[in-house]
Amino acid sequence: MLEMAILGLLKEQPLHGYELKKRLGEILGVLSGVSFGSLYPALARLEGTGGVEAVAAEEGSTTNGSVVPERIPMTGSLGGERAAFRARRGAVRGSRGKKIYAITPAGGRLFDQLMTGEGRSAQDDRGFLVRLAFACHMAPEARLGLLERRRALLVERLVRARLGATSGRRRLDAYAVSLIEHGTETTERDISWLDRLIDAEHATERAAEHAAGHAMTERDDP
Amino acid sequence: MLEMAILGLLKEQPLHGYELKKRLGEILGVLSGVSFGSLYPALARLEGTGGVEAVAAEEGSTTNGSVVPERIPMTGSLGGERAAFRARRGAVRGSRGKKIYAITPAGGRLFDQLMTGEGRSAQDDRGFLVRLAFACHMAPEARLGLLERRRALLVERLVRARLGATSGRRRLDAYAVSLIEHGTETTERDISWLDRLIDAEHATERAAEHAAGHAMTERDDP
DNA sequence: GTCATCATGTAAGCCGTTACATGATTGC
DNA sequence: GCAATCATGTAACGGCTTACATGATGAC
Repeated sequence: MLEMAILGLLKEQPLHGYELKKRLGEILGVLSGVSFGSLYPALARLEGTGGVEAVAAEEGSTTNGSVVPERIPMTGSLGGERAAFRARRGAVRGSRGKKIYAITPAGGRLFDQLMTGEGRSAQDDRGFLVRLAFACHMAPEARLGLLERRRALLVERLVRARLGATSGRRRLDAYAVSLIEHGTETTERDISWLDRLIDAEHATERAAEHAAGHAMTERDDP
Repeated sequence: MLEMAILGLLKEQPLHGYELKKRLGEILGVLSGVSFGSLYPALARLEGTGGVEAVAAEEGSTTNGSVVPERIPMTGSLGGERAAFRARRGAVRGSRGKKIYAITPAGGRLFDQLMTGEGRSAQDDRGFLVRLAFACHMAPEARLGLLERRRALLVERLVRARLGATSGRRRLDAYAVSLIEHGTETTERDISWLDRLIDAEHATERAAEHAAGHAMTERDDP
């Protein structure tokens, strides 16, 4: 879960823990509450597994909180000598004792595995949200599968709620009723949102097929 | 959290663990996923604390899954002799080895404390939902406070999201954008839902004051 | 008599939190 | 030099999940 999010963010660019936490809060309102107490151990775990590695820092022009515009190049940006020196020093550390992490090929594979895996958190609300946040890194079929599985789950929830409403519902107080009604409406909205995403996905797919057809057969129909 | 929900359900009527789990799933879509592995220990904890107690079962006409219509009377429904016998037997058990729990006065106080308490889970999404589900058992002021604190929290989230959108937002992919937009809309809807609940609350309060005014001063203004 | 369901419980473990401890850098 | 912030980590603990173990009851 957290590891998935970390890998997803590092896929875009190498970052250090503190910045990672900020972005986690920004992009995913979902898991805005991640604390250092879980973030750093997660990073350490990933480093132990070989999913991420500490890389030499290339400080951008802005040392304060604002965004570094240019992408920090992957490992190897500094000469091997300096990197070796830093390694001898115990760990690769940046300006303020920062430890900047980058994703490794193994980490990429782990990421794919976590994103695709059906395991427990896949049908968790937060699990879906985090996966969607990094859906751009998924294979199109996997992405479509994610969306459709989620849709199916929400529909099932809705059916279950309706069943509960019709069958032996004990008379509930106004608060419980309002809660259930609002929940149902929210689920309905979520489903139509997913429908829009799924439609967009199919459209993209068709466009890609069409383009491929053009390229392969060199047909010509404007 | 779970204990709060258990106490809330038991406030309505004594139940055994298995049934408790079913109702938890029905009423609160939120924590439909509670498992026996957490439910039974929670009940045991509550029994240890004295928040709930096992009571003698009064089997309704329906032994299957359907709802027992009449409220099961509180402890003391069976003669002291039989209760004592059952107690000697080790524990109070019903027909299928069921252990039916009822809330005690101490449990009622614990419930109030948990519902009112600001502690950690109060600003948790699920925490709010569960509290609202049992809001009918709260004092009107506490209930209003709950709703208004929740509203403030959502408004702050919204502001934070808007700030993030205007300031140095790195260009996000379509999925992240859609996720954030949908999240924002959902938060807005949640806020207006809360507004309706808060309005209703004020209306009730005014009505109560008005009625009290009538009763106390015997004034007459139609 | 045996199978599905109802019913209660235990054990191991995951994932996350809070609180605490530490140190580097910058601004005043 | 002192405070605020940036930055990394550790320790203790909480709550909930999965998987497992057990037994009663009713349907067929």
